[in-house]
Amino acid sequence: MSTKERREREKRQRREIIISATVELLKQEGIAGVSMDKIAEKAELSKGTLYLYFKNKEQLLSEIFWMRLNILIDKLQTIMESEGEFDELVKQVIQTVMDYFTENVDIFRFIYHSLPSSAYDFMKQIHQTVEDFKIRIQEMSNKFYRRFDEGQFYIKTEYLQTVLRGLIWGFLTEKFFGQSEIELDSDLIYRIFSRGVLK
Amino acid sequence: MSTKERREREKRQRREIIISATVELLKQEGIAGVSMDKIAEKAELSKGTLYLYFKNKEQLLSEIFWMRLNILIDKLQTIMESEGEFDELVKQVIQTVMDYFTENVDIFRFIYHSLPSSAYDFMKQIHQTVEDFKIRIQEMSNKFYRRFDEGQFYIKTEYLQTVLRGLIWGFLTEKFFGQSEIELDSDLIYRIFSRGVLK
Amino acid sequence: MSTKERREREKRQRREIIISATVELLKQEGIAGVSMDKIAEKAELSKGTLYLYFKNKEQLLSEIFWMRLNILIDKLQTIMESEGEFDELVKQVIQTVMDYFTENVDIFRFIYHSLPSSAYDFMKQIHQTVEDFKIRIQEMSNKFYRRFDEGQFYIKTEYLQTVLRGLIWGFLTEKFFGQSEIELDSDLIYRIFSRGVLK
Amino acid sequence: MSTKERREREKRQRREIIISATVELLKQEGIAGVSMDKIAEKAELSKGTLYLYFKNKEQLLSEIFWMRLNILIDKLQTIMESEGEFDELVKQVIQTVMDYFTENVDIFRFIYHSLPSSAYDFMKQIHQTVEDFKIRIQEMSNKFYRRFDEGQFYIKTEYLQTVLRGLIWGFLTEKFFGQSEIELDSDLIYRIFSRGVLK
DNA sequence: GATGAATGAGTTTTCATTCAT
DNA sequence: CATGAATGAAAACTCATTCAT
Repeated sequence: MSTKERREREKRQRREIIISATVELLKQEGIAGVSMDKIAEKAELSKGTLYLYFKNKEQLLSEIFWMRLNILIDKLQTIMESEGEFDELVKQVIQTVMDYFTENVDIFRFIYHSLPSSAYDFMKQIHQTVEDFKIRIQEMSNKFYRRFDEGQFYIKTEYLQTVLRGLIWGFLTEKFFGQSEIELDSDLIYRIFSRGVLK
Repeated sequence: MSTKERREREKRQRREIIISATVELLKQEGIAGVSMDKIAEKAELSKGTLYLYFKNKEQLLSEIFWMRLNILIDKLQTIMESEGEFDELVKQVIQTVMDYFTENVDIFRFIYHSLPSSAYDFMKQIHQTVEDFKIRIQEMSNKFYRRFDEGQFYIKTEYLQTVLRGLIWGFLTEKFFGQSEIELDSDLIYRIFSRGVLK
Repeated sequence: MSTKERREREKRQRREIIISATVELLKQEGIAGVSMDKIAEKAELSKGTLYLYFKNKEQLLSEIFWMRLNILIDKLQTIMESEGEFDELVKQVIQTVMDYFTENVDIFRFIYHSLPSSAYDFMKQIHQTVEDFKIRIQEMSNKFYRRFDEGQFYIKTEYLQTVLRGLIWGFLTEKFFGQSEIELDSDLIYRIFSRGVLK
Repeated sequence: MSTKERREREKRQRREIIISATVELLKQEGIAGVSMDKIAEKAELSKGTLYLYFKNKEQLLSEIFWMRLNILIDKLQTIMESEGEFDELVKQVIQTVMDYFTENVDIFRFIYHSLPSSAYDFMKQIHQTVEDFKIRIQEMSNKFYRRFDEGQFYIKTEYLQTVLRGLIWGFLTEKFFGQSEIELDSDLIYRIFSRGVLK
């Protein structure tokens, strides 16, 4: 059965190659710059081969997005469901998100910009994937914040994630696309956040 | 010379018509949904005519972005250069930015999305436009924040705009693309901001 | 307005060129052999141009089929609604149908071949066009045969067209695709038909 | 030598499996709906294996057509070479043909539409197969009709099969693809035929 | 100046056939 | 022998840009 096993392995590897090539392209060029031609060229495979592994472009992309987004979901879930003080856990969340998006800038770019528009008609599935991701994160966050005494917050619990998300996004944006040299300091961000929202 | 003058006027009007049509399309469909065909149709002009007034699609779009971004720049400049207390001015900034992006959601979507990449090769100019905008805002903001006693801030002056931008972005994103019903309350945002960054 | 008129005329001519090229291809290669590339090449136009005149391949083909089928419908209608003895009119029908299909062999080939099958999924409109044609012919024929005294027919009135269609089809098939030299003699066919179905 | 024999037998069985799968597909989807992928899947064999047993798609299909057409040839030959009165034999022919095509609608659809054209370049062999079939039928028919006294026919002997083929085709077409409910009554068809062609 | 028809390179997808294992 | 992964040519369709009138 070793032949079969080898085949299986090779198949998985080939999938990986396609996925890697696509991710690389996504990181370099953003979602609008990805074509099946470019993927095939980068993966050093024929265009036809891509369709052996993925039903169509949309499925390829949405699988990749889903896969990559799940990595962040898993990490955040682990933190948010673990024991610990508010400050410690929030700092971990900040650090995790920043590390993740440092590694996956293209997702950072795409993620809050995937809107149902005629331009994305041909990517309904991808849009759905991102939408599911956001809802998932929202649910996790809501549950997380509700673990703590509501009375200590200066603003409504639901707004907490809006504020933290905004702060992290601000620093990441400054870091990646801004002019000034900035360091991503989760302690600092946590301090601003906590002073802003805690009584 | 009145013929010449009329010509000039008509020329300017024609430009305006093209620009209006494009802006309308941008608001409706986002940047990816804009084609020269659609612009021509909406402007009730021929496609060829567009190329008499604008060298190519990119120049048309980048001029429009620049024009529209300048509206925000002007408003912010007026506020930031006017007399007034820190809290009053910052609240005005928050309110202005939120009003502006509520009116121009397509710009909000595009603005931090425009990156130098081969995918945007055909949009280098637009990217440059947005980049210029960001620098301009940064300069204005830096100058503005330096008007106030550095000692009162809990963080480096340069970071202030990063924090405020993030907060505003967070609330706008939640409002436009989020699940939860949220109101854009500039007072609330100011309070979070000031508690977070003021000693 | 002469420029505009000329434009209109040229546009109509170009449409004609596309249609002629397509019809020629259809006659040469049958419907399965027609591709947009071949049409463009034959019409000495670019592929893109075809899409200025016809929304897509299906629309182009179904318009052509409809146009050409209507020619036969009109001819038959004229005959079937005109005054005259049974024998005279039926002979005219036979002659007309044979002349028409001699000129339009590809339609003869396609016409009873257009079936709702997965292979023709991408041609639903064409199939519909042919289906409409058949129904139209059937209605006309039924009405025509009912004009005559039912008592003189040896078989049910509804079957008359089945028999005549079969006879004509048989001779046409023999002529076009058969081995033996055969002449399309409408008198002979009428005699066989009338002997077969008249008391 | 029993190994060799077993091999031979297995080989023959494998061929059978491929053929059955293809025939099933042909009946379900028509010739245009048959792909090597689908055949391989239905036969539960690999695509490569198909090419061990058949040089290419065309050869596979033409062999299948030939095989299936021979079934009809054999049946007709048996009838046409048997003793019997004209009416009895012709009725048997009619019934046989109708039964056969009721069972093999895909062949009925394809058979008189396979023409030598560039569209069928990749099917030259299939076309040849069908052509051979037609010639074979023609020869048999001619021989059959010549057994009877030429004087009793109202038309040339060679035309008899043209007429009968047309009549049968007309009724089958009406039955399979027409609007009206029709029954395939070989007696009726024979009566129309005989009245039409016999003195 | 204005027009709008024409272009052609680019996009996604399918499928008969080949070939290393 | 059998496999099935890989190929690549071909298909339909889009859209920024050009150019004769």
